Amino acid sequence: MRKNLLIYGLLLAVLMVVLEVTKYRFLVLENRIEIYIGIIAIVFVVMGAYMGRKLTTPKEVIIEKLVAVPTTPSAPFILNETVLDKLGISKREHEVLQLMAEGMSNQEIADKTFVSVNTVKTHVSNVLLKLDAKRRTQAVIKARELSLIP
Amino acid sequence: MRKNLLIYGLLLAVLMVVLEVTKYRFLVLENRIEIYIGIIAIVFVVMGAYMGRKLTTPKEVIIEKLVAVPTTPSAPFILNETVLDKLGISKREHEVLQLMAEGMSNQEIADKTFVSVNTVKTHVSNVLLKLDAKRRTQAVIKARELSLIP
DNA sequence: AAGATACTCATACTTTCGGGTGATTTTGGT
DNA sequence: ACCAAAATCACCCGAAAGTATGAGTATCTT
Repeated sequence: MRKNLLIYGLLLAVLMVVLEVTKYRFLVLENRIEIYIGIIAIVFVVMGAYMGRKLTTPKEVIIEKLVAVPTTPSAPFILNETVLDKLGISKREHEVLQLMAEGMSNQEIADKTFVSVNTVKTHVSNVLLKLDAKRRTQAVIKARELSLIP
Repeated sequence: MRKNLLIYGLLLAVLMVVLEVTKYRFLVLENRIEIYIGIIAIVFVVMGAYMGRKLTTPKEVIIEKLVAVPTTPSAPFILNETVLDKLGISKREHEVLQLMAEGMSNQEIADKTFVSVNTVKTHVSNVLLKLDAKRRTQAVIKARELSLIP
């Protein structure tokens, strides 16, 4: 962001210099300063538009769209990473998800991953949210359908 | 959208007229055209930023919701009844086990089978015992391994 | 008819899960 | 160097799950 502002400032400066150098020629042109203004206007409108895009965050109206995810049963398991990061599931969350799928309790997962139960709970909660599941059992089913776990 | 463009065009025109009318005074100012450019630049950067927002910001952000769709029909499930009665799992228990495997809660199972939650709990407990599982998630895994459920 | 088995339900108690919130630290990318 | 995301942990609370025990009903077998 800050870098962008710098670039814009620089551009502005360069443009000014160019104009300064060439202004006499322009002025000779029967004082048709409108052309001059027009060029500057266009340049800065474009620049501003780009800045506007970069600097502002859109207010979202969420509309859900269903997308089919093909699954191949009993084939050698291939993690669907596309789905994984489409759902925004992190490495740790995915790891916890796998252990969940193996029937482990939060405590057991905590022991195996060397973190506290609270941390595991947080991960589990996130996974449930991201998989839109009410229970861990549901989460496991959905995860398997989406090829996130074997 | 189109209305906005009109307004901007109009603004641009007005600005040009204003500048045209006042340009001589500006030019008299020791040819300090940089100030002139600066003002135009600022005006159009702001204008462009606003336009950029209005014209390019989508009002709707489509979020894709993933749905699993099996491409290959899974192998037909064959219940292993030998194991089933070797473990002494009754019909009702088996039924509950299946619903458990579908990610249902005890309450949901109770509703679906028209019995009380307490009854379901009893069945679940029995299943856990007979499958030697600590949790329902484990029970489901073991049951699947033993071909008791699909 | 008696006995075994399955099914049903309840009550009481403990453990595990899951939601919500907030805070700190680590890490990866610019 | 800085920002954003990820990871870590804690505490509370309520809901769900699981354990234990007892008990009534139905069904089927011998």
